[in-house]
This record gives sequence, structure tokens and C-alpha cells, in this order.
Amino acid sequence: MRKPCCEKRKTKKGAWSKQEDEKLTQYVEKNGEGIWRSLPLAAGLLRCGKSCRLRWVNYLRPNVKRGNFGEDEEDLIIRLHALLGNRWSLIAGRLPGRTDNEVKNYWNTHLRRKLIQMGVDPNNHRIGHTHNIGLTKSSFGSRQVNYPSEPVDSQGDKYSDQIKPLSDSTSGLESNTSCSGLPDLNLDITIGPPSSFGY
DNA sequence: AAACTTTACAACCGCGGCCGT
DNA sequence: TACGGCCGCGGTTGTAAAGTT
Repeated sequence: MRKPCCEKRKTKKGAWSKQEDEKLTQYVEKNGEGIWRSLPLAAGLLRCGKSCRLRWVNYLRPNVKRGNFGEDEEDLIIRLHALLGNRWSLIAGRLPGRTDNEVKNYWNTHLRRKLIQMGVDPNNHRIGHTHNIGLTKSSFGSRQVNYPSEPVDSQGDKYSDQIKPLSDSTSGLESNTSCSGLPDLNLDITIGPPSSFGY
């Protein structure tokens, strides 16, 4: 059994102070990301490396977008969740400036509830407990969200402009057949204006 | 105004996978 | 091939803020 990474040293837990944020930011800006395990000592922080990484990635990183999610982002998250399930890092990777933690939190606090209110099971994106595949929920707020009507093939072209196949392996969707039974999705999704979603 | 409840989100924890030895 | 260390991920918890009674 692996020991917790922070067992060796006395480490601080809980909310980060301004001073800690500044130390971490200065260190990462000077030395770059990586080697999280040794970073706290080098930066003069009484935190474990994982904690530093989380704080940097989710909060301090310069291009992190904070604040409310737009409607286009909401739609994209819902559609991606229907395709990918709880693979938050992959979903977040398609949302510039958003982190997996933020997407996960937003899903759990807002979108899950929204889908439930709409009568959609947030786990499988089906209406109620029927086994419909290929549902089209006619309203999401004032707009429409189309769920995938069937598993995508490797070309991924069922999702028109928003979801296109990637040519390289950096999509994070690495295998042809995922262990969860999902098809090879190989998505290349960008956020466009809501009107371009084709609803 | 106070007490209580709900919501939102930052942070922690444990596990699995990858990589070097 | 086996082992150990590290990183990243997803689930869960803690708590401050907002809302309600």
C-alpha cells in the first residue's frame, strides 16, 4: 500500500493564504510547472506537492477563466458528458480556460440538477428511465440541446462542425475501444456562437 | 435579527497508470 | 519482469456565502 505523499513532512491543509499563493506563483513562473513533489520545499511552502499542483492548475494559472459558464459552454459540457461520461479532464480540455475541477463542480451543482428538472437522467442522458437512444430534448432553458443519436464512428462526423476527428493522438482519447464501451470519439470540438450549434 | 437550510466551489483523498530502474 | 515513485484523475468532503423561515 502506498503511503500518502505528504506523510514525511508536516504539511498545512485547508484554504491557501495570499502569501502562499504568491510564493507558488512566483516559483512556478520562474521555474515552470512540474516536479510537484519537490516544489513545496524549493518554494518554501508547507504544502504537499499535490496540493500545490491543484492550487496552481485550478486557481493560479494565468489563463484560467473564472466566473459563470456561458450557454455555449453549458451545451458543450452536456454533449461531451453524454459522449464521454465523467471524464472531466477530457471535457475540460475542450473548454479553453476551464479546469477539470471547475467543470466537475459546475456539472454537479448546476447541470445535473438542470437535467433532472428536464426529466433527463444525468447519468445516461436518457429521458426518464426509458431506454431511448437518440432522444432530442426539445428545450434547455430557452434553447435546444441535441444529444447524440447514436454512437459515433471513428470519423466522428455525426456531430457536424463542432466535433471533428483529430489527426493526432493528443486528443486524450487514445484508444479505439475504450474500456467503458464507448466508441472511439476522437473529438475536436471548439466553442462557437450558440447559433452555430445547429439546433 | 437570528437560526436554519441550501448552494457553490475550493481543496483533500485515494487510486490507477506511466515511467525509470 | 517486478518494483517503487510520481503525476493526474475522479470522487468526496468541508466550509463560506446566500437564501429562507
